[in-house]
Amino acid sequence: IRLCTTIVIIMDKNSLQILFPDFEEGLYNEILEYGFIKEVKAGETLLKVGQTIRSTMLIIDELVKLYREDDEGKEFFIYHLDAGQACSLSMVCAAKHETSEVLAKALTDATVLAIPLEYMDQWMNKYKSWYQFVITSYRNRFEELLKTIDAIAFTSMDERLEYYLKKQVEKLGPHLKITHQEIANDLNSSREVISRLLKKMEAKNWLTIHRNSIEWIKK
Amino acid sequence: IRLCTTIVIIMDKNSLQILFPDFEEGLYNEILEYGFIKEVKAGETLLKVGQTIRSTMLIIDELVKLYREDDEGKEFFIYHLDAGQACSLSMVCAAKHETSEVLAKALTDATVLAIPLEYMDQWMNKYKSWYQFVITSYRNRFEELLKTIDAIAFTSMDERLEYYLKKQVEKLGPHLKITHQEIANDLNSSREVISRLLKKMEAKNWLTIHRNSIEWIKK
DNA sequence: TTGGCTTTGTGACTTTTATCACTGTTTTAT
DNA sequence: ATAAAACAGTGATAAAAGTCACAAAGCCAA
Repeated sequence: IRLCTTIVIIMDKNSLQILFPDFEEGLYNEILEYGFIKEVKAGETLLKVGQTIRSTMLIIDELVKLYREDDEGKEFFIYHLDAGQACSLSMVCAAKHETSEVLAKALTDATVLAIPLEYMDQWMNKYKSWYQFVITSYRNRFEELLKTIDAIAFTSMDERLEYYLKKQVEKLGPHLKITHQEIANDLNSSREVISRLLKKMEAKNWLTIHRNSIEWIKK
Repeated sequence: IRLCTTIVIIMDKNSLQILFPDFEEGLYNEILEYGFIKEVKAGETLLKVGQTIRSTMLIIDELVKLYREDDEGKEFFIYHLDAGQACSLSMVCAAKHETSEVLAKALTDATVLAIPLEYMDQWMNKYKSWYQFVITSYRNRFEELLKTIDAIAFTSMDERLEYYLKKQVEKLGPHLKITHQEIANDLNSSREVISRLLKKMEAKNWLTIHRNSIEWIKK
């Protein structure tokens, strides 16, 4: 019942309009009717590799981190999803009736809106704004992937760390609550390497290192 | 005039139907009316980084290689485009009226069909088959990008070389006409490294090395 | 406040990849 | 036919990144 209250509070047309300002009237109504809310606790997994996907996710509240996972369970951070964005990967997979190829994790307690596959398809024809939204999502994610490829194909660990930290700061502010081990996992590196590189950056006055957190100063 | 003849020969409805079997009647006609043929010589660039894109490309004949380029002009191979496929990146960029973010090169003499941006958009509403084609293109390319990320994020040079060679063999057959230097460029590595790894693979009977070519044996 | 857990720092070492320098060997052009 | 260019092989060395082992510091809970 408490959960239900939360749903009602979050999911009125106004809140939707703020997050997705370009949608049509009818689309808001259908989303409210057929979409269902999922609350995810901090650190919890939203989408597992290998999981069959039957709905697409719109991020309503908070930040989600997307990972690529290898056979041994190592996780490689790809990009963030903000509130008001959709998980394009879930669209890709859902449409092909395939299992997930990525791992999505909520950074803090998050709210997502799940749209069952059948509506997602229907709306593509019915609502121009939905069609635009999906296409734009694809395009933006495409670019993110290309940037990620740049980072790992062309640059060394120190540059990648810098790129990674900047991305985090952009989304979360200059005070990053993160351990060296977590960074190492995201970049598929090792803690010692990250610790040493951070030391060097501290020496260059790019940041200050604290226990469990990093304060970004540069620029 | 010779060129003109070629166009006529290639671009009849039948040829289109073979390459794009799911298109609608009207769509074939519009493609024939508004699309224009571009002949590209082997090794020539189809799409430059930074180039403004005003049309999307359908690959009619032969194979195209897509690269990501860094500031210093180093090229990193991403994936192949076959006949019957579209360059999704050109769609992404065209739609956003942005400059290209990738480099496309024809492997051998190739033929592409350029569709001006305005029709590409129009057809999305008008032809369901076109819409399906574009969406499917996006999805497939998305997956290719993820695989590329896997390869560079999780694996070492020897595995990446194996993955690379297998991809080439898949598209071009077991007899690869390629130099060690070219492979090194595609993988953003150096010739010596590639030469040594190839030697090891030869010792394991995965392939035989010839001048200017490699014969893939394994599996 | 004491002991245990987590996080961070650091030296020594290994592995992987890149770079340099030089040698052949094959192909191409004049 | 011969010089030049392109391609490939190889040893030596350097640089980058990962691993191991352990120490120190901060935090927390009984």
